[in-house]
Amino acid sequence: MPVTIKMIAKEMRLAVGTVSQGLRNDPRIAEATKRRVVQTAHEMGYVLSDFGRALKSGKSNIIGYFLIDITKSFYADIMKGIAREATSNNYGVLFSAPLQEYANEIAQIKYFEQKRVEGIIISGCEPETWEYLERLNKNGIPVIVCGDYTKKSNIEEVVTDDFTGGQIAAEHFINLGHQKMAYYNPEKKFNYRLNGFTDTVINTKLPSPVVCDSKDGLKKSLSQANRPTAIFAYKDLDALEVMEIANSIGLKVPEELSVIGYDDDVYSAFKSINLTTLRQQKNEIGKLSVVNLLKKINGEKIKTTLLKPELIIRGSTSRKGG
Amino acid sequence: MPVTIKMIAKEMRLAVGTVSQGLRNDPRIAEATKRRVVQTAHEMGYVLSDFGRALKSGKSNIIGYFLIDITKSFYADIMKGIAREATSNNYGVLFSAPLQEYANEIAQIKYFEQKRVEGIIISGCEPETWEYLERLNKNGIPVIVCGDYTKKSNIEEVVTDDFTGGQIAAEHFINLGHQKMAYYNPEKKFNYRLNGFTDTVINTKLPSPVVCDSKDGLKKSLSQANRPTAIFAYKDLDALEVMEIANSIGLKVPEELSVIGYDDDVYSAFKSINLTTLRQQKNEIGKLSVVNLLKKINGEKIKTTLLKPELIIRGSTSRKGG
DNA sequence: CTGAAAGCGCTAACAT
DNA sequence: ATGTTAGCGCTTTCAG
Repeated sequence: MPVTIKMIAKEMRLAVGTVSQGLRNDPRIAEATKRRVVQTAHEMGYVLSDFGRALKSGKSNIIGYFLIDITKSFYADIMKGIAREATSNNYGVLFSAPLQEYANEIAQIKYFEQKRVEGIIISGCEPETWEYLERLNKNGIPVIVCGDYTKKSNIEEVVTDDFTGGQIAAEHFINLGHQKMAYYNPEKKFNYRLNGFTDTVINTKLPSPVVCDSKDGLKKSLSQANRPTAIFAYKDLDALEVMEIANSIGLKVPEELSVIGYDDDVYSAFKSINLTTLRQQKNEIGKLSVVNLLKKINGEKIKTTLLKPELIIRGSTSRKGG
Repeated sequence: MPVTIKMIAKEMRLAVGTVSQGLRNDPRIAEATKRRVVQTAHEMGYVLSDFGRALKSGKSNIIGYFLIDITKSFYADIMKGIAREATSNNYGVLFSAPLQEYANEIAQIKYFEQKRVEGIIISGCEPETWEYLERLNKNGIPVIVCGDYTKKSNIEEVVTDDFTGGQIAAEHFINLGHQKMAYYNPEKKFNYRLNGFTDTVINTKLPSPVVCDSKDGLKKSLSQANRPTAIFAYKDLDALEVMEIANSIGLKVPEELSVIGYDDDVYSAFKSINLTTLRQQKNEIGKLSVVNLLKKINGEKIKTTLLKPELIIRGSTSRKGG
């Protein structure tokens, strides 16, 4: 079992209080005594226990990170950002990857409460879990939504500015001379990418983009005479699907069809894929989630933070007609 | 601030001990009282604090996971396995992603000690950190090496059976009639894949595989008249590099060159990549790391666990000569 | 400059 | 059947 200050005190024939203060460099303790205390503690292999301190102070110095689907590589960088920023603020990150079941998620959050986390960062959850989270956020533990939202709520978010992302995609297509465009989102997940995209297209007096929400719909749309010449996909994986379908019906990318993805996953940079895409500031999303959460923990008011995506131009887009 | 049993006791005019026992369904408390206690606790929004309990029991119910490079998608699945297995054993996972600096890593581990984690799972660290870890593992906190090792040590591992992986790759090539083979590992990282590969090739009386540890070396080797017709790459990303180089010098994959990767990253299944590769049981690696760590925490002896990789045959390998 | 003691939330042994 | 109390490791206040 671990060495305690009590043991050190006994060993040195000092009072526990003196040892405690000595270790924390309290000015009221004589320099010589401090040195001896620190020295002895080191020799005995003492490591401060956060239990005692946390119990006393009421501060656990832990935040919880709740991530519903860690498989998406998107979150790997976010996690790194979270872990590093938390660490550099002397906070620990308690990690949880619940199964996508309501009961499971609530159990996880309760577990966080048991551990007395000071705040929770959440990346996705079942809709039913929101009610619990919002209550928690209101009277108790601050919550920040990170990376993506399942549902709009009054909880502050740190997310990519999807509306701007949609605008940027549309502008790129428009600059390349495209007129007939489409949007592909087989997950049917609500987001602002479509809004930004459509708004920009319409404001330029071009025909409203076709919205495809299934593989079949996309295929059908691409096979028509009056087919779109540019497609904005919900995410990189969807963009790959678009390219495969285009390939299967004999459409060359980018000569006959321009494609833009979203996320800039690792593989998108491969020469054989070479996808033009909107890169999200993943690491920064994680970092700012922590920054905002800590502010919230300290009682500061914060706002939802939107991070601009960046257009990475590669080989899947070109001037209309090649 | 959170509701405590003390508050509940005051509210109900009961003793704290009674409330504590009532909540934990102690048989000595009357059923009626128990119900009232549970009911009141619920109404007051009570959540048990692990501080008190941990302080009393000396058990934190937390393990630490130390992951040096979370960007590799390889670890995303491992983390999921770890988090889920830990959760189902009522353990929390304190996550850390230190920068690759010796001092930083030690600081992180000390932080784990402060939080009184009961065990540590580690995926990669600087060589200098090993000494500290081994000491910790010996007299104090159990450690498990997960997914990969930086250095061989006396700490038990949960890793893929790389030797067998190398054998499987060699056998596949041999079955396809290949005779001249090569191994490509630009990271120059030591591992048993090469051993298993080479052993099998030599035992079949075929010429020992050429080992390439740089892009240039690989290119040179592939340009010779007596070039290898099959290459085993250290990981999928390296296999992609092999394919790109092959392409750049006009060698068709798989007709003129067979390639096997390692890991089965997401993109390897893409039609445009279609890489034959050795899949690691990532989720299982995470899960068993926790299982073994908990055993170690409970004082059981455990052994290094090797998980068999599985050959996923796709389109990057074919019979010699097409 | 250092010691003593109370208290953070909880549990368990003992007392009523 | 319930109450009382001591103590887990630490900080802090107050005495000496």
